[in-house]
Amino acid sequence: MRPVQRTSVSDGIIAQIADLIERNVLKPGDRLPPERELCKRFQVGRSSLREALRSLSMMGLLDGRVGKGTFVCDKGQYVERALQWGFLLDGKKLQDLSETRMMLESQNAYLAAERATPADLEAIADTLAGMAGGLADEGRFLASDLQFHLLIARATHNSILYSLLETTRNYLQEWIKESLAEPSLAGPRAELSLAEHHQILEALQRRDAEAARQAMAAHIRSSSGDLQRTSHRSGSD
Amino acid sequence: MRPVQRTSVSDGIIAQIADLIERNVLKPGDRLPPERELCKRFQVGRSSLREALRSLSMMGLLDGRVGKGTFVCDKGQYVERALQWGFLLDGKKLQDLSETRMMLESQNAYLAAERATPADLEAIADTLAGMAGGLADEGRFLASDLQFHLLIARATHNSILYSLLETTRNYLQEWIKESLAEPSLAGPRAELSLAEHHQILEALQRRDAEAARQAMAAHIRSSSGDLQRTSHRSGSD
DNA sequence: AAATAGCTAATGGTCTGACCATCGGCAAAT
DNA sequence: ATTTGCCGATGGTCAGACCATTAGCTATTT
Repeated sequence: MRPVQRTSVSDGIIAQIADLIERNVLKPGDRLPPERELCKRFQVGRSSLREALRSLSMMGLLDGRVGKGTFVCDKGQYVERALQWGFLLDGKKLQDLSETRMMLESQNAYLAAERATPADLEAIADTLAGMAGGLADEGRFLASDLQFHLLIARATHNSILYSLLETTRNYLQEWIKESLAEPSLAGPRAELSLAEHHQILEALQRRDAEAARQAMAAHIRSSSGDLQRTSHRSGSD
Repeated sequence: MRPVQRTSVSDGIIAQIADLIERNVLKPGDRLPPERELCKRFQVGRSSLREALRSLSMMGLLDGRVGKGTFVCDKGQYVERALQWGFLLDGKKLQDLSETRMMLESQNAYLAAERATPADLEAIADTLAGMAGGLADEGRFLASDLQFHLLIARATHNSILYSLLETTRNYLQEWIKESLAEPSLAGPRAELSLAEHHQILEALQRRDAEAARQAMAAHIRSSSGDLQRTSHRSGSD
């Protein structure tokens, strides 16, 4: 004898719907039948059905909008989400996060130099104009800055590396903002940052991966240097 | 005016419980109060509470057992559960993940060479004995292999890098297992792997960060080469 | 006295029906 | 033609009930 297979109702539903999505019977953007009808089809109560739908939403497969219906999300959010949970639980340690970011950014620059398409390079170059035009406008400057780094990550054409960088950036964004908010530093810091971005872009355009990596590393080092000075406020929020 | 903040009840509960676990108020193994009491505490209906608990279970943070209660899982279990939906790892994702792992492993080796304590090095060395003793025992060999890489990550003393590597490793573990299961490759592959581990350890002991990085990169390259060869079987089951 | 069988309470799992908030469309009023 | 108000569909929430499993206690049996 062996233990009998006990499967929960919700898990059965999850498996079925996930299978439909996997086999592309349910395509991204498709709308699922209403919950009450799914109950009839699956022959289950609405609680169980909703627990299943909730789990699938949590995995990034479905998205429910009240009054409109439940829709299949774009595929691919899955792994990234799990990776995010991973260190979401470790607490945000500024030091470790900075180090991780440094590594992600420089390696992404390396890969981007090898793989960026002309369109990628053009989009990256555009952000420099945005930064230059935003030297006096903190919000615009920061947005262009962020865009620059994200576009480089995108140019690696590796969705996981992009996602990881995006997450670490989001965590650090607050500190970056605080750092630039220092009135005494804002001007020189922003101009230095812009110059460093130019160097990185040049390396990318030359397809010089090693130079891109080092330029990016230098850039992060110089900006995280400022970050360290304000990092004592880390545990506050 | 700006859009009013609309937050779902379940999401609120998820956030609260996840926060408790993150802050270690709820420790792994701890038992949560019964659902019916949580309802009273959170002032919500049982449906909403259960949807939240279900989502947290799906993330691998909680585990409900009938008649006994709901318990906080060991951290890291979340991947195993997610592994059931490994189908989302299509060819591109697998490749991206391999690349990410390569980068994490080599950079971790670099940092470990600089920071590993004598105790770290000793623990790493121990796993080599385990691998050597497990050349004929696939399970033991794989366990020691995994331990080797995780201990190096731990030796960086950067919890985020460790967590990221742990996650990617868990995702790839299935394919690594398949790769080693090839009877024609098993023997030579395992011995080669052991030799490469030795080289990495030597570099760590010499505190030669650059050598450690390169040895690790070579090791991953040689093993992921085997992975690519079996990756066409990914969509089958 | 020890072992076993049976009972009971606690607990997660499921079901049902109801009500609410939101959204989209349609008809009436302006 | 535009606005207003209503109504149905839909996801979100709630309350109560019943079921299945588990653990611990009790009484019976050996």
